[in-house]
Amino acid sequence: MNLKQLAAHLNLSQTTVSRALNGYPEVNKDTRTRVLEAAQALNYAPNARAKGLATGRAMAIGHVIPSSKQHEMVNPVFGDFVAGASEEYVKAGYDMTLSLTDDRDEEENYRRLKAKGNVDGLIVHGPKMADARIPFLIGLGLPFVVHGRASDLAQPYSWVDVNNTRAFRRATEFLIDLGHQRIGLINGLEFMDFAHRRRMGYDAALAARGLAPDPRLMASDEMTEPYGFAAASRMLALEQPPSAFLVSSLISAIGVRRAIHAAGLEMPRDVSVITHDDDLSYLRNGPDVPVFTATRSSVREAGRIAAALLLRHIAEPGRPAEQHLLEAQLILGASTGPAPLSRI
Amino acid sequence: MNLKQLAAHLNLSQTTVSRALNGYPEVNKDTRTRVLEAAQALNYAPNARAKGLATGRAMAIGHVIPSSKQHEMVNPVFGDFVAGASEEYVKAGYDMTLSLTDDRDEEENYRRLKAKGNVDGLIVHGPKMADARIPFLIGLGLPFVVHGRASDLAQPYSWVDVNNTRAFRRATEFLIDLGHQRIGLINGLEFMDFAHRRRMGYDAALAARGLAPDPRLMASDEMTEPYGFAAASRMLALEQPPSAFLVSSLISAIGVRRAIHAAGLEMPRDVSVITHDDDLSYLRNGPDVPVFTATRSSVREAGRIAAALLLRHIAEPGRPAEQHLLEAQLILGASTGPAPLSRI
DNA sequence: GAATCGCCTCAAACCGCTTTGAACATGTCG
DNA sequence: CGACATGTTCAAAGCGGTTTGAGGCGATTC
Repeated sequence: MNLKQLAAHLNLSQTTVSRALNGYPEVNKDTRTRVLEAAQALNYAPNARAKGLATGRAMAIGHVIPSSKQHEMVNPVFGDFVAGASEEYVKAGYDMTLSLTDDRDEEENYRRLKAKGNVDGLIVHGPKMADARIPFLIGLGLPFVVHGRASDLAQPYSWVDVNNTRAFRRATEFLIDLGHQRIGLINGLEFMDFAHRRRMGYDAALAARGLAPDPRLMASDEMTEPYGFAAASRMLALEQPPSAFLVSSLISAIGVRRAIHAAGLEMPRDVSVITHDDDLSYLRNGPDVPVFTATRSSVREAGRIAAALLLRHIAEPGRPAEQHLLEAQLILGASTGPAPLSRI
Repeated sequence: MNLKQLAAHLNLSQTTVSRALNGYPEVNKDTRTRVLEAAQALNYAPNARAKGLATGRAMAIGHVIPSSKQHEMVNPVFGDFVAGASEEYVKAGYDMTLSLTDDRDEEENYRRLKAKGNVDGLIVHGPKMADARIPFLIGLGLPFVVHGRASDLAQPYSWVDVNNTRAFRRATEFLIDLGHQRIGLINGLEFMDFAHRRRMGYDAALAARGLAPDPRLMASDEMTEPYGFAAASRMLALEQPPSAFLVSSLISAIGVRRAIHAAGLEMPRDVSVITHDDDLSYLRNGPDVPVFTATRSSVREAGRIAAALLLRHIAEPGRPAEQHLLEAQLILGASTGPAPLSRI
């Protein structure tokens, strides 16, 4: 069923039917209801490609997810982010397309995406510290919003991010307040912007309280469970082991907990743990009393906000870049307690 | 840059340029290289909408993910599946579009997807036991492949699934061989087909070995960490607690482990655990010696296979429905051991 | 030298929609 | 009664590609 057939069926011109369906004023009320009813009954829906071709709008947003061969991990955060974004897209009648792309041919990829014309805008995931994609995208002229941000960039661009520095600074200070002096940082890959910022927060807190940073208490890698286990195990085996850990992901924190148990220690009696918690739907950090004390920020909410921002920019092309900084909540769970005297 | 401009730039007709780019034989070799080079240099890429309109093919696959309001969890398996599928799509030049859909208006949704014409086929996720979507989709005439399958359906359709029944039967028998008599099943939602089948495997093993099923040792819910913890805690508090658990997801198994520790027990000394392991990139079950003994099947691989199947069906419309049953490997990890005499 | 054959290339139609500019009733007013 | 709004509908021209059927041209054959 296409417009032509529908028009023929109704003994109307395509023009009139099109106008009736798209809410233009110059259509008789009766005609319009007649058209709408027929469309419903014959379940007609305009061909998106043809419509896009005629209007110049794709009514679709692209999500670009980096996934290189070395770091082929799909960020577990992704599903929830996309679910949040999708809520906004559905409301606005937009579709969502996905491209996993290798870092190497990434620019080529974006250019293609634009030339092919099947998206009106992009959400960029996983920004690195000085991410070359961003100036490139500004030049490309396709509206985009970054989930996260890149540190060293002069030009303005739109992003939605968590205040990672502040969150980790607060968490570190909280541990120090509890008497912890040696705090292990089990971070993500520190060329990723979010991990870099968390590191800065951690560093700042130590410096503010006059504690010397110890490289042996810092780890940085892809945030898997085994990584959390390995890094924590290594640190716990030090001559002066940490009495607390700050972890960048709940999944790694689970590995850290495993390491603590494996070392014959108890959490929080012997070792405290604070983790970042993206509030993922399948990884709830305890429904009532959280298992882990955590810096929590809903990634689903971030998805909603990023999508709304992008849609607004597409609707109003002149609009200046906008930023949205989410504050993580420091929520108290069962994994933190005073530093044990024996381990200070 | 569009075809017209490119053709003008080259002093050729659109036809010739189009043919040169699409590899038709009736183009002079020199002409063709000249065209290809110019296209490269001016980075021309054909407008996907126009191309789709002209050819009738969208060159895109839709993934439909159910996400109702009550069960608003995004399956954590999703990211890896999509990553696997994407590998195939990229090779074949296909794009991927996502729609999260509420169960209620699902049929309407599929119909729309077809009418709008921006996908050539669908991957259906999360099938329930007797999933009404499948007969509906057969009627709709849009090629599709199901990730998983629906139990009670006469008509043939294409799917890719793990042999869930067999995997859980083997796992249960393995536990029985180790001397376990009371085995807790911590399953997913049993109206989901995969969970139903796992349950059947578990039941079958008990029956085969003459063990009586005990409803108090069976739980079914969405597979979160807290659920694993709660269900295992409850069972461990029984008068006759289980000495082993069979868990449907690694995430829930982590909750089970937490429950075991919370009860003051040791794994595997006091309680054994076998879990299903989707081999997710961010949740590796131990790189060398697996933490958990597990029924493992890569969901990423399943994504690859499902995508390849679907693409083949799109390329050869007459092709009969195809099925692909993956066998899960039973891999031995550190979470299983003989049943403790004290607890039999 | 004309006819035939391949090989290339072209103009034009078409895919399904939107949108412009014009046409056609109908009613109102001078 | 003609001029002029007003409200409603239409034919046709794009949007950017693919594809059909026809035509141009040099080489080969008779």
